[in-house]
Amino acid sequence: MEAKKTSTRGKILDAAGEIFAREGFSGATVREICDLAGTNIASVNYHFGGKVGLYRELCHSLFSTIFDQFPVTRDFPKGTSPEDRLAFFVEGLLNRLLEQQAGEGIPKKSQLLARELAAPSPVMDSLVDEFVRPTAGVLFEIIRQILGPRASERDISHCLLSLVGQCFYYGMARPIFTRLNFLDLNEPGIVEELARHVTRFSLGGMAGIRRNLENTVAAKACSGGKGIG
Amino acid sequence: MEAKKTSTRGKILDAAGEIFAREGFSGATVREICDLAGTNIASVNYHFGGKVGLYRELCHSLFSTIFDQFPVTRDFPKGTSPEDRLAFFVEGLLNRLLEQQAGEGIPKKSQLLARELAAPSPVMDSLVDEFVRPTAGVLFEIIRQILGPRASERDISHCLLSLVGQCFYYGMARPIFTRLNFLDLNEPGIVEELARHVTRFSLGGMAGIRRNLENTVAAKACSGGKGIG
DNA sequence: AAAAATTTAAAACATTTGTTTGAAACTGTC
DNA sequence: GACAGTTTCAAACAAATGTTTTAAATTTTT
Repeated sequence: MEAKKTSTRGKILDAAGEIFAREGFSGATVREICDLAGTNIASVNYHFGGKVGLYRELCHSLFSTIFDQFPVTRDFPKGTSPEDRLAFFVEGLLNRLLEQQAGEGIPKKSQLLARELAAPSPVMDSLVDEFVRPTAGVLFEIIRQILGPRASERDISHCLLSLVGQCFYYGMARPIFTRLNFLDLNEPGIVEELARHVTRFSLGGMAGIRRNLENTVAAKACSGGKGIG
Repeated sequence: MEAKKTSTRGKILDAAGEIFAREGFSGATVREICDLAGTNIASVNYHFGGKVGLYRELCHSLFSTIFDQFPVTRDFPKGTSPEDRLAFFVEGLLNRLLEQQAGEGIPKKSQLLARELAAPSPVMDSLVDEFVRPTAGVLFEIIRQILGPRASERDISHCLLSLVGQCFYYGMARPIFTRLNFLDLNEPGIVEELARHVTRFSLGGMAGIRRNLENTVAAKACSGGKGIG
């Protein structure tokens, strides 16, 4: 099921990942976690100082593990196109969010991230600072290059959110589109397929935005054009 | 703050919307809800049969209200282009998800939807059947037309999720990109702006997909297309 | 106005919750 | 092998939770 930690601490962390992902912070109980971990009820308080301490440490350990495992950038050869960097970024991000696990119906730990997103706990602030902000910065620069010099920061932000949104949705909305029979995320190779799609879709999207920028700039003298009627 | 219902039932529903959105189902307590509603603790059980009964009724009332208020399709004139239908759909969907409310830092009720998405409760099954599936069906057909006859169901699904993902992300990830100073969803007219962006971005994305389809079809003699199985 | 039904209210109930306690078991060191 | 430090364990604790109860108040019906 997991990394099969042998220490009590590790066993608790593993179990906590599963329970917190399935039940949420409030819904999870330390008894349930200790049950699954096969440890005593007092162990959580002994090793983590309490429920929130466990949750905090779990989140950090989870994030840093996943972020280390799947980078979104690397030392590209000089002159690598922003499109190629984007493709690499998307695959990394999707891997982080989908994080294939062995289990079948087992709620993935990325659901824990999804929960944090939908219902931010105090833990989130440090997570955003430590993990999300740097990642977003990388993507921001890539998109800036793709959109070209006419793009405002707002344009870049929009496109960034469009791209990240697609990736997150695959990670978060599994319960929904599983019910709708749209996609089975358990197929092998699905992450790469989705990465290709998201990259292609987003490049097309940004091409559309860029085209629009050039048009509106060209004809901006008079009317603030919508261009999309 | 709300519709200011005067009946006890209404007051409870209003308060429940606020508390459940802020605390989640497990985190919310009936005492807190009744406190805010100014009713007796027993009233939840009397009127709704219990906490889950209240939650279920709240979700249904919330969804049907919002879905009625913001349609995603209408009687278009014969021959309306799928692109125009898409633009209308996107604006409707974004309105549903962003659902501007007066309050400032007040957790929006769309957060409740976001929570359901990230952490589906038993309530979700009926919600998906009643509300989500029909909506998805509409979008599916629009996208099918835009992508053209070469698109497989899987292609359509991918694009559908790409589009819906963008919209959902705006609704769900507010806590994150607020922290990142990417976007302020409280600006007036922001929904229309985002709708324009998402529409343009997605049309560009689908154009890219379509282009790719035509290319690969042209040279598909050997490698087998996957379809949707 | 009387009676019946509905709604509200305060208190109590049985569970469950996170946490603490204090002793037992274990680990490594001299 | 004894000892100090660490870890585990069963039990208990106080607080909080959803729910029930029983009676009073209110509304509706006759």
